[in-house]
Formats: sequence, structure tokens, C-alpha cells
Amino acid sequence: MKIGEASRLSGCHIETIRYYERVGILSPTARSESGYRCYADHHIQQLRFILHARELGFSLDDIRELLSLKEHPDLSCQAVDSITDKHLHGIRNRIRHLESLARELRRISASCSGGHIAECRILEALGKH
Amino acid sequence: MKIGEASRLSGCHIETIRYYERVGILSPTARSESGYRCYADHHIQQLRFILHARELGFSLDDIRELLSLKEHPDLSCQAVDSITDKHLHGIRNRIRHLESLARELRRISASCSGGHIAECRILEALGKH
DNA sequence: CATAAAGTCTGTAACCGTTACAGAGTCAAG
DNA sequence: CTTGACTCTGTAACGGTTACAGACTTTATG
Repeated sequence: MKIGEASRLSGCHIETIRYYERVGILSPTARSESGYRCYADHHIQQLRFILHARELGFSLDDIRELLSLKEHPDLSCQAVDSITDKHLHGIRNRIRHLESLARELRRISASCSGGHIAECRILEALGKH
Repeated sequence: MKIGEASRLSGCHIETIRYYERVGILSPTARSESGYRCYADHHIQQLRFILHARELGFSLDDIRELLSLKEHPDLSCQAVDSITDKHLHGIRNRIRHLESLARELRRISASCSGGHIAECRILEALGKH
């Protein structure tokens, strides 16, 4: 099948599919006589895997590693666990960070009493540190 | 003062300071005879403002707008409030998004019983969607 | 006074993960 | 045969820096 159908079946944009191939995260495809990429079922599965992992926030490097682990069914899945755990930790850290930003923003924002810029506490608070 | 001291006083990296000037977020500086940038106190204050706002996650576009609002002390500070509120909303959305990612990751991760890749539930879960 | 070291300049490219576009070629339907 | 949909390659943009290379200036040391 050609890239348009691969895009429809996988949910990935056409440009993104070509990009994934270019950066070596998607297996290279066969080419038709006229140079069109020809996709097989396993490409679609890879693309779905990548898409879902991306939606979960995994980096392309992580995904590359997960995909290569997938090629070795005999290995322990400890490496998979470790990538997942690390990612989960990263997400928790980002949540904590954003929560502290939100707290400070609320604090700063609450100090505004709705007057003129000249007395704006928000701008004042942003200025000093 | 020259860029090195401006960097020390503001906490911004030298490269970042030049970048901020280039993209028009920091007022242009005078130049010495030899072409060195000359910074005044108000540049330092601007840089501190930018730095703090960046630490709070404001985009450079937001900051540009906040800085230009700062130039008009007579205006109502409603526009400032609205930028801040919008940003706070964005942060809350990101938190919610990350929390749902974390939930799904935990769910997927919990299903792993520590065997071989071949039976890895994590990779399986990532594949289907 | 010469030289070395530190600082600064400009311009460009890298990072991440796409997305968008231009210009050319290919394929299927009417 | 032409139109339109599709695909190709290559390049540039997005945001927000950071990191170079190569040239120049200033300051400190011998």
C-alpha cells in the first residue's frame, strides 16, 4: 500500500511517516518502480506503536529503544520496565514543576486589585526575583 | 556595562541575551566604539523580568506583550490579568494531560509481570490502540 | 612593550518533533 | 488528453535556546 493509505490506517500524518523513516525509527520500505514507498502490515503496526507511545509522551529515542527491544523476544522485559519507569518519573517531575508554577502564578495573580498598569502587582512581581 | 556583567547581574546566559535582542524582546543597546554592546540598568531589569517570566513558563510572545504593556502605565491592568489567567489555564491543562498520561502509564506498567519480551504486556499495550 | 588570556563580535548550525511548502513527477478517472 | 489526486525530494519554519568557528578587542601578566 502507498503512503496515503498507510497514513489513514495508522493515524500518522504523511509527512510524519516520511520523517520517521528518515530518522530511522520506522523500517525502510520497498519502493515501486516509480519510486513510491510501499508499506506492509508490519509498518502499520510499527506506526501505531510509535503513535501510541508518542501520545504517552515517550521520546523518539525511547521509542527507538522500545522498538529494538521488541525485536528480541528472548530478552527480559526489565529494560522495557526501566524505560517506562524513567518516563513516568519524568512526567511526575513535570507535574510537580507545573504545580509549583501554578501556585506562584495564583499567588501573583491574587495580588492584583484591578487598577492601572502603574500599580500592577503582577508586573511588579515578575520584575523582581 | 558590557554583556558579561549584564549576564552576571541578570542571570541570563550571554547567548540568550543576544538572542533576546535579536528577536526584539530586549531593547537594543548602545554600542561602544569597538562595537561592544553597552547595557544600562533598565536592560538588567528587563532581563530579570524576562527571566522570571520564562521561569514561570510564559512564552516569549506573552513576555513581549507584558513588556509592552509595562510601557503604558495609564492602561488598565486587565490585559495583564488576562495573559496571566490564560497562562494559568494552559498550565492546568498541561497538568491534567500529564496526569492522564501518568495514569495510563501506571496501568500499563502494572500489567507487566516481569517475564520475557515475547510476553511483555507493556509493549503489547503500546502496540494496540 | 609584547604576549597571553579573557572577553566580545557575527553568523551559522544544532537540538526535538514535527509541519509546510515548492516544484517535479506519477497515476487513475472522465 | 486532460484534470485532479497523489507522491516524490529537498528545504525551511516553528520555540527557545545553546554551541560552535573565526575574527576582533580589551585586560592582565611577564
